[in-house]
Amino acid sequence: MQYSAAEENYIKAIYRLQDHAAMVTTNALADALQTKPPSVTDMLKKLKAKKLLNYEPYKGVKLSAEGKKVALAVVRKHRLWESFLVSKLQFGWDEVHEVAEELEHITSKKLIDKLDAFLGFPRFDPHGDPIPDSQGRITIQPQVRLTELPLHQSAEISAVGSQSPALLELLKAKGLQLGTRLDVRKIFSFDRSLDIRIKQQASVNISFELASVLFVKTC
Amino acid sequence: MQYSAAEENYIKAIYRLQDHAAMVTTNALADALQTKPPSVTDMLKKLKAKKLLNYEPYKGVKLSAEGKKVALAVVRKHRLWESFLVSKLQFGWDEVHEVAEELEHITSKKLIDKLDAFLGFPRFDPHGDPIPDSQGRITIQPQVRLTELPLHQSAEISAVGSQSPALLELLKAKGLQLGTRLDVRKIFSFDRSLDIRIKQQASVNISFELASVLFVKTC
DNA sequence: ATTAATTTTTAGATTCGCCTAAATTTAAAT
DNA sequence: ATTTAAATTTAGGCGAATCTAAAAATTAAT
Ligand SMILES: [Mn+2]
Ligand SMILES: [Mn+2]
Ligand SMILES: [Mn+2]
Ligand SMILES: [Mn+2]
Repeated sequence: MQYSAAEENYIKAIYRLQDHAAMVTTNALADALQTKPPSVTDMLKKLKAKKLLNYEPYKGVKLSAEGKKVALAVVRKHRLWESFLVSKLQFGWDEVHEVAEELEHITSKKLIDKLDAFLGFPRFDPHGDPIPDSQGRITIQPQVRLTELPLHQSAEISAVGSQSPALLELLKAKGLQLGTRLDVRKIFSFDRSLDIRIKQQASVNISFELASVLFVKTC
Repeated sequence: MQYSAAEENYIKAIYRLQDHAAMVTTNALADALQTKPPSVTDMLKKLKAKKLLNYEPYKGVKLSAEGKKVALAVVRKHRLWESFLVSKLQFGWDEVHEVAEELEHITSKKLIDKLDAFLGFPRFDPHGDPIPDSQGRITIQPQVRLTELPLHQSAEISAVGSQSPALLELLKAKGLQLGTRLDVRKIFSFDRSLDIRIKQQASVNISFELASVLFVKTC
């Protein structure tokens, strides 16, 4: 079965939202997709007819098994294209989302699998998010927010919770990026800012706002 | 200005057709685009309103200067993606057209210019067709059909006039590909078949049908 | 010069994805 | 338990891109 760009966008949005809420609501979807609630209702009816999701009026929506498969395929395409743009075309990771949002709808499985091979089967995209494999299997790496990391526990930055140029600018200024080894030296109670030590270097102070969009895995 | 995939497909088709006929007709377009004449008329009105072409009912259509610019941009995208698919993802040149037909509508000039650089600014696509540069300039190489090449004139295969797997299969079997050096040893009047000599090797016989879809440039 | 055939356009509908405004249902507040 | 507010759906409509059937214009043939 083949789906339109609009359908794929809805499926992907539902997939993302249903991790943070048992039922995905019409308004949440309208918000995520920058559209209006009546448009969402229309599409939900259509996707229900195609058995991609379970939808009961007024109750909310959840993806079916088939729906999840479709979602993972779209996520795979999105993240592989993002990886391509960053690792081969020298885009910054703050510039790739919009373009990948279009590229993810190209309908050739062969293309995606060959792209995957060309990139060396990357397991994570430029934002640290896992890339589903050809069969839709996803590796979830255990990670916590940097704000939750115990003092003196060695860890490395594994994902970013925002893709804004502003975050990238700040990370560069602080000498941080995906994969950076660090540990937390001190937390100041006044503003909840953190002193962190990068590798073997001198310590750097970062705000609570910054720390809370950084995810780390212990090592 | 930004154009829909449908609009870009029409513009590109008109661009291709207007080389072989002073006026592009409604039926020719319907044929090329696998659609029906009334759909073409509708679109022509729309594109005329956008000043991309000159269209007078019943008379036919020609691209405006602006229309040509758009056409060249789409052709550039198409051929760069084809080059990418063949040179980086190991597609055969008989497999890339359909996918490129989709990829050419991704709307990021930055993406295309970076792709161009990544590929090393190729001047010709996998079928030997010239790739317009970032400003829409195109290099036309003087070439003739192999059927027109004088006897014993040294030349190399510069383009193919078909993208079918059947042609690729035959070329492989005859040991021919883009860039192959050859000259014509003899033309048999009975079936117009040609004996050609590849580089310094033994001669090979190819049919008139094959020779007429091969373009060569003398060297 | 008529007539016939072909090409092209117009008329009217359809599907998709979206919208606004109004009605309905559900949840919250008094 | 009512009333009020919020969320959601229904009703009706619109633009893009397509279609079929019918009308009109052009071209070719007698
Ligand atoms: Mn998208
Ligand atoms: Mn990402
Ligand atoms: Mn196309
Ligand atoms: Mn080509």
